[in-house]
Amino acid sequence: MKRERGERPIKPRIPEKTVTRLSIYLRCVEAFIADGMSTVSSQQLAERFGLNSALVRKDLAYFGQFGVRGLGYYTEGLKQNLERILGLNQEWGVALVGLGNLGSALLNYRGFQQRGFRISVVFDTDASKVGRRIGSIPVCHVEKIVPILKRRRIKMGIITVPAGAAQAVADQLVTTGINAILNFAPTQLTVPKGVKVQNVDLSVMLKTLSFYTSRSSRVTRAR
Amino acid sequence: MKRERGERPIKPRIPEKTVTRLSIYLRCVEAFIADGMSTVSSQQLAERFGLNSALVRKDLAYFGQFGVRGLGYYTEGLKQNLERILGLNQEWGVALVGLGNLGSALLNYRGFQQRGFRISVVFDTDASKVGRRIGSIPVCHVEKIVPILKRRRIKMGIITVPAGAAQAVADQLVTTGINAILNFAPTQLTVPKGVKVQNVDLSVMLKTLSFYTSRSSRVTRAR
DNA sequence: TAGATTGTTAATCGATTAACAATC
DNA sequence: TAGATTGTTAATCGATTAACAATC
Repeated sequence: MKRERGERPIKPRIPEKTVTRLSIYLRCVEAFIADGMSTVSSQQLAERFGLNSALVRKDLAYFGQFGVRGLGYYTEGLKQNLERILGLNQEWGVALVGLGNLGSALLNYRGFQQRGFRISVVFDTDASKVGRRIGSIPVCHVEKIVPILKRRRIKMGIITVPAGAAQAVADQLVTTGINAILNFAPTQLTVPKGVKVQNVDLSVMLKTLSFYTSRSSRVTRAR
Repeated sequence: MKRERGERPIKPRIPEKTVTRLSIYLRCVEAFIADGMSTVSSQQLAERFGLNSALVRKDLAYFGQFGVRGLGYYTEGLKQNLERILGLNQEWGVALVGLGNLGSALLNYRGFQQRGFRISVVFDTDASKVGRRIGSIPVCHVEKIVPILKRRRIKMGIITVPAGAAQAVADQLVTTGINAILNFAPTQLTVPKGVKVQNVDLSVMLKTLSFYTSRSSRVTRAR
């Protein structure tokens, strides 16, 4: 990224696919560290997922020059850089909305806590659940989302309510100034531009699998 | 798709993104049917997700000429075509491997049954779970995957075991001739070419959200 | 027939890959 | 120094969009 003296640095838009791959590189670097390697090349990183090494270098180069020519990347340094870039060097308070089967499973999911994601409040509409505590986490009524979240510094929400209720919940979360939503409801959420939504649509994924399954059965039969 | 007499029809490779969108079009068409509409245009479909109408037409045109010029698509006909294309006009037997929190949640998840996905056998290694039945669904030991699945016509598997065990489970599923795997373990599975894997990597998704959250906090602070 | 909308080709855009000078 | 590997530019590839003839 060469530029003349006095020019502003150009901030290139970072493709979402790059961000997704950063997490994967991080996981991979951690594996290399566990194997006792102190450096790793873009080629070695790429091989683990069938990616191109130039892509790995390009992805990393969006954020700085982390490598050493002729040597590769120091695993420890790369790990720390990736954690910093991904915002994993801090704790995130998370609100979970919807304490059904899926919500309960996520609440118990170790993967969250491990990476500094703390579900610190849960919301539901079911009177038999509201008012209880799960461990130290209070279960509150969905109507209280705005007042409760305004008092806390929570920037991420997880939606595990039925499709019909999801948009209303998202609207409330947005009102409280949340930045990111992980949405498990099978519906397209409409949110303002600054809010990032990740959809985990099991129903769409299953249909995609169904497509490929019926295709390969068809091919098999045809032979 | 014009071609000379006698030429073979060219089967274009269908982009995975197209397949994903088909499921979304189906959901949308169902909503339009519920609203009592008998036809729908590519423009109307596109608007619901901020897509381009040409993309909708192109996606559908991979599979045939379903539309009527000047009119649009008959909602009922399109629904049936999409269901046929996606293989949703039949039941799929599904094997679930891993009866932890997430596995249990999926087992209870209504969305599966609704679309003809029947989890008909569950596998785990935990001696306290193996041998039990959940409703009519038997819980068997993971060691029995190959003999049990060989006797049944199961073409899809869901993996909800820890990352370390996932590849071994995938290998076993592949041995039984499975076509598609929905993988919740945070690890890259290696499978033969004919097998389709959909990864649902919660850990990667959370990290992506964390990236955007910390970015927008940074931007906010900078102002 | 006039208006609308498809199916499809050509243009555009964005992401991936190849290639290579810089440099450890 | 010679070999290796980065960071980056240019070429390629694939997906999206614009445009429009075909046609209901």
